[in-house]
Amino acid sequence: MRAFKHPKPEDIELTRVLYALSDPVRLEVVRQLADAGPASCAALDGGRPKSSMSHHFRVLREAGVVFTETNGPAHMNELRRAELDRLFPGLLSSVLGEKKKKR
Amino acid sequence: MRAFKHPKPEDIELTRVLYALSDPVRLEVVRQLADAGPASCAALDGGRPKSSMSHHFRVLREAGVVFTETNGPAHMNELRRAELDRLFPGLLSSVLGEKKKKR
DNA sequence: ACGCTTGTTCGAGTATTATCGAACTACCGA
DNA sequence: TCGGTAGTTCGATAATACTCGAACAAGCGT
Repeated sequence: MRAFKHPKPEDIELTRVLYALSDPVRLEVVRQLADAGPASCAALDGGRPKSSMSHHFRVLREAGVVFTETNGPAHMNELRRAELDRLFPGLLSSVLGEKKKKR
Repeated sequence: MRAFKHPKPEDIELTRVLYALSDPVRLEVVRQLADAGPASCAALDGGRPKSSMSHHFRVLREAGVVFTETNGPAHMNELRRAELDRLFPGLLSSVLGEKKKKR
């Protein structure tokens, strides 16, 4: 259970990222990570069973959206924001609905 | 075969849009529409059978990404750019990989 | 070493999707 | 009204995904 396979930045595919973000559960997870920082899986389960969440985290991980690190018995998940912003500028911020300060 | 059901702007859901864009075939179609303007289905089939393309156009249509209009025997498809830009600012331009003039 | 916590993996059930051929519908021109 | 063109709808098949319980694994404290 030690190391996780994360795609290298150059292997991150837009369609895969979009797919990963197209699930309501996963999109919510990403939103949380975006505005509350890294979190464990359990912290974001919203009452769903561990196995379901593990599945969603895997999809996010393999799409390159999230970076998972073992931290004691828990796994901390972090949004790969910098890399995604570099690869697909503006994508995350539009998906997350961040208003660029207007008026 | 006359009228198509298109979601009203307020019924367009982000997850559905993301899903529609997460398929390589559909993403390519959207790219074409974005930089060559409205087009018939046949013009974008890339050699695939009509029924497959019809399916993809339907997904795009029902997600609110594309507007389809009957024009003689052909159907013209148009990217719902203005509405999408209003609903999800920056989404299309990032997905389409439009570089905002830098340097 | 034991137990607790946190996640992953496995398997099964269900559902959704992609793909394509064939049949059907709509529109137009001669 | 007969073709021909452009798409849609209908099946059928195969693949993929979501969900969840149950079993397994890893790490840490005692």
